[in-house]
Amino acid sequence: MNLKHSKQRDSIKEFLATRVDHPTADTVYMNVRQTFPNISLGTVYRNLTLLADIGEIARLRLSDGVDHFDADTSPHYHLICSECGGVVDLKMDNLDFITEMAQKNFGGTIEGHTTYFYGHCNNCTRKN
Amino acid sequence: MNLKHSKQRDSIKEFLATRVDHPTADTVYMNVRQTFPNISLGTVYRNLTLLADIGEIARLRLSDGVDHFDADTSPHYHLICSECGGVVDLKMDNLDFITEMAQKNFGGTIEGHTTYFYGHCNNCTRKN
DNA sequence: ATAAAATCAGTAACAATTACTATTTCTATT
DNA sequence: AATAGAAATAGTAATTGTTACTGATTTTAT
Repeated sequence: MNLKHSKQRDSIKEFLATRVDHPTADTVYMNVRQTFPNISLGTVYRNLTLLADIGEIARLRLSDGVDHFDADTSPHYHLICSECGGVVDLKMDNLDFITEMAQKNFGGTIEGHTTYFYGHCNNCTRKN
Repeated sequence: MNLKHSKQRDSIKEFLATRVDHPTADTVYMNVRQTFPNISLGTVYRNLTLLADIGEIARLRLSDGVDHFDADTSPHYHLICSECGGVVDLKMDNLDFITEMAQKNFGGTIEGHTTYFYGHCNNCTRKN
C-alpha cells in the first residue's frame, strides 16, 4: 500500500474524530465541504473506504442500508434507536464467548460475530 | 390488511421454502421466472416485502448490503461464509440474555439484538 | 355475473455507492 | 530546487438494489 498524504483525507479523519454519533458518507461530505468547498463526494467515499480498509476508522453496516463510520476502532457495541435512528455506543463487556457458543455443533469455523442492539436511546426514552 | 390470493406470491413462497440457503430478491426472481416467465422484478420485491411484513418469511439484512430472505421464521442465527459468501443456519441456543447485559449501565431502553456470525462454512472449511 | 379492490407487468425513478477520466498534488530522487 | 512517476483529486457517468407509478388483469365477496 503506497499511500500519499492528502489534506482531504486528513480532514475527513479529523471530522470523524469530533463526532460521537456515527455519520454517514453524506454527512461527512456536508461537513468536510465547509473546509474544502470543492471536495467531491467520490473523494469522501474513496477515503472512507480506504481508511476503513487500513483500520484507521470503522465501517458500520447497520440494517438501514446506509454505511456509517466511526473514528473509534476499539471493539464495542452499538444501539440503533428505532425512534430517532441515532446510533450510540454501549458500554458493555465484550461478547466474544458467544462465538464459542456458536462453534458448538457446527462443522465449519466461526471467526467472529457482529451484533447490534435496537431499542430507544437515552434521549428518546426520556421524552416518552 | 386485505390480502387477495395470487399465484405469483404462492410461487415465491414455495420457492423460498425449498431453499436452505437464503436467496436474494434477484435469485428469487431468476427462479420464479421458470414458472412465471413474465413475472416482474417489482412483483418479486413487493411480495417479498409483503410476506416479510406479515411474518410469513424473514428478511435478513446482512452486511453485504443486499437483502436475503428465509422461509424459516423461527428465531435462529446465521453464519456468513467469508469465502463463498453463503449464509447457513446455526443450531445454537437463543442469546436474548445479551440484551440484558446491554441494558446495564445504559439509560435508554434495549429491546432486542441482531447478531450474525462470520467465518467459514462447512464446505469451505473442508476444502482447506 | 359483476364490480370493487388487490395484484399484476412493465417501466421509470430513486438513493447509495462505485467507476472513469483528465487534471492536480505529493514525494522520492536526483 | 527541479522533476518525474505515482497517487489523489474533482467532476461526472454508470451501476446496483430497491421502490414508486400506471394502466391492464385477477381475484373474490356479493
